[in-house]
Amino acid sequence: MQDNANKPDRRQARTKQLLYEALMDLVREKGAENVTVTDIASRANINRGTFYLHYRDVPDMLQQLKDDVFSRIRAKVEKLDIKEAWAYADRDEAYPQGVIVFDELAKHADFLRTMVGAQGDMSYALRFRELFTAHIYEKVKYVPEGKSIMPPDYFVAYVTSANFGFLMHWIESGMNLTSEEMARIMIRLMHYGPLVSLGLKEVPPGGAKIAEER
Amino acid sequence: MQDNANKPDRRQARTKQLLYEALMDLVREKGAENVTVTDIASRANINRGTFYLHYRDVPDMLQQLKDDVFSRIRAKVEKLDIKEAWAYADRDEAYPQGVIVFDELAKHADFLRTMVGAQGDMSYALRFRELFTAHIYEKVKYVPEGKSIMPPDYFVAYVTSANFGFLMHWIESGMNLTSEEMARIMIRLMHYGPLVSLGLKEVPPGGAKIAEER
DNA sequence: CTTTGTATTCAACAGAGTGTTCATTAATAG
DNA sequence: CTATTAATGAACACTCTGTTGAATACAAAG
Repeated sequence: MQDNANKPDRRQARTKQLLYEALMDLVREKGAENVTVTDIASRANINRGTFYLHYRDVPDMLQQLKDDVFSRIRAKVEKLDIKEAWAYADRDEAYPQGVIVFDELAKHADFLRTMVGAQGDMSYALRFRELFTAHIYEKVKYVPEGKSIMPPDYFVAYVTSANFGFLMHWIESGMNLTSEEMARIMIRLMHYGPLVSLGLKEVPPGGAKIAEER
Repeated sequence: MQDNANKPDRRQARTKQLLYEALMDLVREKGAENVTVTDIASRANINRGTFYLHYRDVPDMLQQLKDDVFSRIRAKVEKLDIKEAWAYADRDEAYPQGVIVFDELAKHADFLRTMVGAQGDMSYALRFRELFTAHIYEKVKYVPEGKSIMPPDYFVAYVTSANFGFLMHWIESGMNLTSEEMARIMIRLMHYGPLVSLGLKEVPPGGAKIAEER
């Protein structure tokens, strides 16, 4: 029942592992919404009643797994220091703590691909977008007043979606760039904008800001 | 819904309308996955059996509604002519066919907010992103080789996500810009990139390309 | 090795929702 | 008005749910 942080019984660990594998299989096969407790128990060769000793129902199981992965990733994201990151961006080096974040994402590649992909959960994806927005793109909010033809909230949506789409593509396409490459490209995208990142424009000597604003 | 088809019996139309209203209510209340046929029939004051005269099950009903809205919007999107649009962009006018697209989106505001929002369906959202990508952002694929530090598919993900996030924000925030404003801003974003759109850079006399590349 | 605690199993249960059928009632179009 | 078709109500077998109580299997500690 309750978590004995000290010693998880072998049987519990085994059961949880089997339930997890069965769930992931089934979600990939039929989509998260069509998976039943009976399915999971049967696939895992576990008594149906045993499922209820671990989780309230299927949504609860998914939620616990999502929360677990999310908090692991959040822990790494919260250690990011933007100013430090920009120092690395100027030298075109990968910011170490950034690499750690991408490593953590890669660690949960399978789970994230399933939960954030086409069969995935929109609100879970948005939760990540908000996490990154809160810790990385805060500055974006300070858009200069005046000549802009678009409201600031629209600009925030534009920029955060761009970066998040970039990240999603990495996850969905099989993570075929290393964490170092991702960290380097992403901080560059944020710091200098897409033009410099594409090599179509020189890096300004004094440094630049998001989307080449100033 | 639609009035012009040959001979939709009044009773059928009435029933479909009641089922539709009940479904939308319930999806907003409990999320699409938790709505039962019994729920819908009861909310609509319709015999449960009658539901099955119109739809196979709840997912089927949602699918039909989604397909219907999607094809209406696609019909407008397919009439877009990018070159024509850019002529309007240069004059900073709203491209009429673009306005028509946004009007069509606005027509289905409620439905889209429900289906593409946080409680929404990821694959449906991606379907729209692909539609827009295919008809609007084709050019983005032709990223100049060479100095770029990011693979082209990543750049496509970056740019299309940016524009799609912009659109989603319009839908989710209550569509508080007119179709004309949206059409003007969006074509400008695509044509000149965010800098010019933000008024932080002058429009180049000869015209520019996506994200100020050239 | 034995004891002790507990995780898991098994069978059974009522409840809710499903999808179908059929005879009956009601509304519609012509 | 009449023939047609939609909607109703009731019943059916079915699946999945979430819970219970007694029996069993297994892990950890002495």
